[in-house]
Amino acid sequence: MNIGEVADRSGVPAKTIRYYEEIGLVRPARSANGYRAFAETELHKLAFLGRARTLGFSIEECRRLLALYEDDNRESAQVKALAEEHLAEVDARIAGLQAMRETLARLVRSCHGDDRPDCPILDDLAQGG
Amino acid sequence: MNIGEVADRSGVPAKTIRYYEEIGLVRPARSANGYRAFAETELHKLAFLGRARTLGFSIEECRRLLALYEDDNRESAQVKALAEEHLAEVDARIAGLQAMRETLARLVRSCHGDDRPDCPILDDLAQGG
DNA sequence: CATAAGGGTTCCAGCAACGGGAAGCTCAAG
DNA sequence: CTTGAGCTTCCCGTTGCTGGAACCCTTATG
Repeated sequence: MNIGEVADRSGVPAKTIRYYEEIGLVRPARSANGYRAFAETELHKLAFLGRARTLGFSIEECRRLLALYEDDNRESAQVKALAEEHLAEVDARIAGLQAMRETLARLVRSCHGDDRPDCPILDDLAQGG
Repeated sequence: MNIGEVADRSGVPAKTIRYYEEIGLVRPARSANGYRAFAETELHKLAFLGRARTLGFSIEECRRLLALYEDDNRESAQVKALAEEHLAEVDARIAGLQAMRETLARLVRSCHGDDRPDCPILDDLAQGG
């Protein structure tokens, strides 16, 4: 399989696949003409990576997930721990964004939004909340 | 005022202040010895920027906010529109993260987390949800 | 007076995770 | 034979800084 087909079937862009090879996430063989030659297992790994990325796992977390995926002697507890850790990070980011969101919403509500210059939003930014 | 004092009083790191000068957000004068010489107004602007950044406004949004802040003929509607736009972005990001969060939480719940290799999390990642 | 500490200055590199685009090779079709 | 699509490598740009090197300025101290 050439990179184009793998990109189509895995949903991971060719550019990204090359990048993943560069950082050692996948190691496709090479054909005589220099083209990358992907086996089915590489395709699966890329689909796996694509999915993990959409769930917000970092590249390094993906690397560990992939290692576990390929390790027949893994313990599911390891996978679960990794996922829980990531879940906690996501929760923290959501909490941070929601705090921002509340402040922003309050500011937006406080502003008339007319043709006059007076603006509680700017006042707040200048005052520091 | 030298950069260190401005950093302390505004809460914006000296490195960041230099960066903001580089991209044209602030334009401090220079003393004879080559040091940046900040006026009170620059200090206020930096505090303003720091606050806007903690609310998640991008640098370009901060630039526009600062321009409005300094424009006596502004209309508060312009500020409000900018803030509303940003609020919508934040909401979108929260929604995206929450979707991720739900999937992750479901996966974590589904995994025993014991010493055996069977793992619904890896299965899900491999299958594509 | 030499020097050491603690400012300040510039510039360069790097982070995450790719995407865009150039220059050039290969392959299949007409 | 030529055209066009697909592949290759390489390098730059993104966002918003942060760390570090190498060097200058100022002040206090032995």
